[in-house]
Amino acid sequence: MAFKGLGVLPDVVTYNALVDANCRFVGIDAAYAVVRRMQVAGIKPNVITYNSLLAGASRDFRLSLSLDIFEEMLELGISPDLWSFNTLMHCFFRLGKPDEAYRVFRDIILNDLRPDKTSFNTLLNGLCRNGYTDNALMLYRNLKRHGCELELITYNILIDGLCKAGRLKAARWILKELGDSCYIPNAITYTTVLKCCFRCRQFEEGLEVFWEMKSKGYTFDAFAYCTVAGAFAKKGRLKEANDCMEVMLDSGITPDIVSYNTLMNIYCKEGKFEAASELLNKMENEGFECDHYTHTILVDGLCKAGNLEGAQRHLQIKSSTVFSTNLAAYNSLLDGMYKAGHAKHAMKLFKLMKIKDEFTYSSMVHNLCKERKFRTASRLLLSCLKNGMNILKSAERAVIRGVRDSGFRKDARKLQTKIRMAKILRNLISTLDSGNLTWMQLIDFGMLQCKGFQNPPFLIKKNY
DNA sequence: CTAGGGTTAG
Repeated sequence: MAFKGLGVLPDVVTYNALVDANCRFVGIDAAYAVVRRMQVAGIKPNVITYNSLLAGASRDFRLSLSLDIFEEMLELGISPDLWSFNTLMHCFFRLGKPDEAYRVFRDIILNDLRPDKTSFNTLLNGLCRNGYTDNALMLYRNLKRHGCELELITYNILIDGLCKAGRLKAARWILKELGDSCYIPNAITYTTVLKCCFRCRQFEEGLEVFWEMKSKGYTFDAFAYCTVAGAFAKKGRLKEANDCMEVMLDSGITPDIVSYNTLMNIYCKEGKFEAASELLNKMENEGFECDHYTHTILVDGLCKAGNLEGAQRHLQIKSSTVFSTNLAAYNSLLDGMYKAGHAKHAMKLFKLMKIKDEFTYSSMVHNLCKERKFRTASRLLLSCLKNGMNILKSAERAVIRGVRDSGFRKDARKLQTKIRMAKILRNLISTLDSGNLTWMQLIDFGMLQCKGFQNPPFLIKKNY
C-alpha cells in the first residue's frame, strides 16, 4: 500500500474515513469493498465503520441491506450504539414502516441507551411523514412540558410536517411558539414557511415571506430559489419564474438536479422544447442522472403541448429502464390522452395501470364528467374511496352535480349517502391501521427517558 | 458516523 512508503500504516480511523467517503460519494458497494480490504489487512471494523455503512444504505433506500449490515454487526460482536439505532429508525421511517421504526425506538430503551435529541427529532419527523401528526404534536407538547431542551430543528420539523399535512393552524401556532422561544428562525424555517404559503395558495403571503427573508439578509440557496420559481411556474407566471432562476444562476449557485428540474419545468410550460432538450444534454454532460421528476416534467410537457406520441415514446424508453413505476408520468399521459380526445385509449390505459392514486382517479372522474358519462364517473369515484384513497373535492362535486342536473335527483342523493359511508369506512380502517395505542405508550415512555430519569427496567417489563 | 427546507401529474 502507498502508506507503507511513508512509514505509516493505515489504522481503523483511516479506513473509517475511507468507508464513509465511499458511502457518500461512490456507493455502498465500494464502501463494502473497503471494509473487506481492511479485514484482509487485519484491522477490525468498529461501530463507526458500521454506522457509516448503515447511513449509506439508508440514504440509498436499501432496507434489506441495512438490516443485513445490522445483523452482520451483531455477528461480529460489535454492539450497536445510539447512532446505529437512530440511523436504523430513520431508515424505517423513510421506507414508510412506522411500526418497525417504533420497534427500533423500543430497542434503544431495552439496550439501556438513553434516546437523545436526535432520537426525538428523528421520531418527530418520522411520525409526521407517516401520518401521525397528532402523535408528533403530543410528543412535542410532552417534551416541552417536561422541560426538555428543544432545538431549532425540532420546530422546523414540526412546522414542515404540519404544513404538509395541511394543518396550517397548528403550523402557525408552532411558528408563534418558535417566536417566543430563544431561537431565531433560520433559512430553513423561512423556506419551509414559504413552501407552506404556496401550498395553501397564499401566494402573496409567500412573496412577503420571500422579501422578509431577503431584507433580513439571509443568504438564498438553491432551496429558496427553486421554491419561489416553482410556485411562479405553477401559477403560470413563467416570466417571473425564469427571472428567479436567472438571479440564482447569476449569484453563482451551482445548479443541482432539482434546480435543473425546476428550469426544465419552466421551459416545458413555455413550450420551449428545444431549450429543454439542450438542457437535457447539458445535464447529461455534467454527469447528472435524470430522476423521475425530470421525466415526469417532460412527459407532462409533451402531453400538454399535444405531442402524445413524443410523450409515449419517452415513457416507453424509460419504462424499459428504471422508471417503470413512474405513476406521475402515467397520470399525465392518461390525462393527456383523454383531453386529446382518445377516451377509449385512456380507458384502456387506466385499466392496465396496476397502481393508481388519487390523481389517477380525480383526473378520470373529471374527464368522464366532461363527457357526461356520470354513471362510469360515480362508479370510479366510489371505488377510489373504497380503496382507501382521497379524491379531489371538485371531482366529487362534478359527479354529484352532473347526476342531479341530468334529472336523477334521487340517484344524486343516493350517491351522496354512498360517498359518506365509504368515507366513514375508510377513516375507520385507517384508525385501526394506525395502532394509536402503541404510539401513546411510546410517547409516555419517551417522556420518562427524556426528563432525566434513570432507565427504569421494571417499567419496561411491565409495559412491553 | 445519525435528524430538518426546494422540483412532477388533477
